Amino acid sequence: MFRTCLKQVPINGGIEIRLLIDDKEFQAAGPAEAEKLLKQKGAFAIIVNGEPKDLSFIQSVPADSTVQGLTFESKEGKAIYRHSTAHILAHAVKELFPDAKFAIGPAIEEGFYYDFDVHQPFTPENLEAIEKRMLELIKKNTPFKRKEMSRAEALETFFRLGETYKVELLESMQDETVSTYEEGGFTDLCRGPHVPATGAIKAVKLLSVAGAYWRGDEKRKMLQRIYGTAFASGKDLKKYLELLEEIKKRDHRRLGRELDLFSINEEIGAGLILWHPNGAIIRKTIEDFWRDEHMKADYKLLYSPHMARLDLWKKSGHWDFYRENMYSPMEVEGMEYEIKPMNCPFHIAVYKTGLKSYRELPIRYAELGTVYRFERSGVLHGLMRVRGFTQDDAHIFAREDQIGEEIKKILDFTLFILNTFGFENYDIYLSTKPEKYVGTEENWKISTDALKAALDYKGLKYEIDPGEGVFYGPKIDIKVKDSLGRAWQCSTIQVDFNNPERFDVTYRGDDGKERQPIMIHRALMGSLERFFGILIEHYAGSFPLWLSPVQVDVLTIAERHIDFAREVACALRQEGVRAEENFENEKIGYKIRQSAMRKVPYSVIIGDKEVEDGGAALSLRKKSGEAIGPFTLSALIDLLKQEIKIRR
RNA sequence: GCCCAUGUAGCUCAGUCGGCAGAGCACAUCCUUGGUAAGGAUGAGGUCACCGGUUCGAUCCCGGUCAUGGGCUCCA
Repeated sequence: MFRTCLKQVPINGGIEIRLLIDDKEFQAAGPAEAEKLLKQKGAFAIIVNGEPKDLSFIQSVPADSTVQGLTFESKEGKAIYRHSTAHILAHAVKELFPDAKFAIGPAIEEGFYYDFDVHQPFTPENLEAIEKRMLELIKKNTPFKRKEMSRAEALETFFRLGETYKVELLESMQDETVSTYEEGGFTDLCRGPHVPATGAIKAVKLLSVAGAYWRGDEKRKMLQRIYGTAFASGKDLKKYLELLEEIKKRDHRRLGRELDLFSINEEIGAGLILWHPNGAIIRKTIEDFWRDEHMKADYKLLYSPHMARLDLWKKSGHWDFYRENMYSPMEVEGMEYEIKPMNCPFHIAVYKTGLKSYRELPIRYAELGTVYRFERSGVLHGLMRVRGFTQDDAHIFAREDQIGEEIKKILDFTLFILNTFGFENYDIYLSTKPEKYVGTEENWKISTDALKAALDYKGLKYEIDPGEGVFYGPKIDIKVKDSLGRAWQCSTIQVDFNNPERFDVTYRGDDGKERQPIMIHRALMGSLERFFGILIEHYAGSFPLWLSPVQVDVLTIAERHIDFAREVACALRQEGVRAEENFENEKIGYKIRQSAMRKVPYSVIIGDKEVEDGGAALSLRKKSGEAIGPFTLSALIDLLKQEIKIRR
């Protein structure tokens, strides 16, 4: 991380500037020298008193201001750099497509985009041409010039240019004064700041083109959005493009096919998953682990049906608040039934089958419950966004005085489960009251505070997500960071004081009176389908031993080794190790390659040597190619069982 | 749902400017019995997503449907 700090200190009537660069001090005799130094250090913009400004603003920095130089290393610097690149993109488009109208072109997390209104959608060839023109504009190194004007003046200017989108933007603005930036004859409405000149941009790549609604509103015009990215050096850009390649290689849809894990079948329907044997065994392993741990944590397991009467969903409020994600009801003997989008009403029904005492609480019901939700066809995506999926759901009924403790337990439990799957970094969000909600203000406050308190107690860092809570209560969401650093939303912990009320859920208090428990909904992995997809990408299909569909391949050198090899494979299977046989009429090198391609963690090779000594000295070949051993058969079994047990 | 692109063998992809469709891998059979990431030969496999139109003739051109992919949150 590189940052430059400088402070103006008036001395002897003149101005001397003190530069702090990486905690080292530099002296500058005036703004001109300061600017030079900043440029030398790679700064292309500054922050003055917290406000981002053009580098040239250094000339007019008021005395006693704190000034920070921005380079590509900082988040703000990246955004400015890429925003400038977006303007160069717009300029290039203007030159090649003079009729194009300009919408917006912000920097985004990994790059930038610009939305255009053009008669013909851009083609990949167009993109190449535009990128080429951008490089030419960069080479010219023309300066970005800032100009300030009244909003009325800007409105007139852009109206005259026929820039209807800019006019609309200006109309929706409050500011009296606005700014434009001009570079090489191309002017764009922009708050800035920008890099000093186009030549500051060292590496650009246009990535894709897609449709995007004006202002994200599907009722408005579909514009053409060009995505691109920019980096401080060609080397960094190359690294980023390699990361994109790596992401492509890990794509769970591709690995799912290659490793024969799952498929989606057009005839069956979009967004519905077929788990193949290799995927199913992974799911079984995950489910077994999940159930065992829930039993240890004093949860009770449930099973519930896939559909229920529509009245139930009306009572639960789902029909009012969640209908757009539910399928149309089906008629059964004149009564309407609905395929379930959630499991909660069933768990409540189980709770209500008997009178509950305060002594019994908290009651924790857990279910791997399969639900169906309507997702628009355009948003479906492999295992990540589907229409039928299994939630690792649980509902906890607790007394008010137990909520804090219970949330802490859930947090611990969640992190333990996620950790087991190799996720060690998380982004945690606390979502507060949304626009559409039920329940009282007071209830919302109590439960939001309880969630907050639990997070603080655990010392977990989190961000507040205002208005993102569910209609029935606030929630904690946990996003896991995968091995490529990407964040995936999995776990959710939601407080609910709505359903107990609606369903009249009660328990008998210590004073003999009826009281209402508070319900907590929670899912750790979220959806098994999606979690599986995340795991595939996280491990790049190379699962740890405990999850691997095939744990050991037993390979033979020649036909005469088959009988003994079969004994070895059987012995492994008897001990619960997933061992497969490859006795094909192929050379050993070929069989090893087959195992490696299928990402089987271990191979055992059986030849004359092994048959002769009766398996007293077996070597294991790891999928990396490394050989370990020799082991006796029983030592090998112990080794594998141990590694499976520790889930590594 | 909307915009754009794509849909050819199990997989990855050629190809036909309209004339009965091709490769590599995978699969099958045979030869080879080979010690740590691809031995050889032969063969089978396709209603060119589906429906309709134009045409003497459509996998190719046109229209529709379905599916898949990129996006539709990041505010001058």
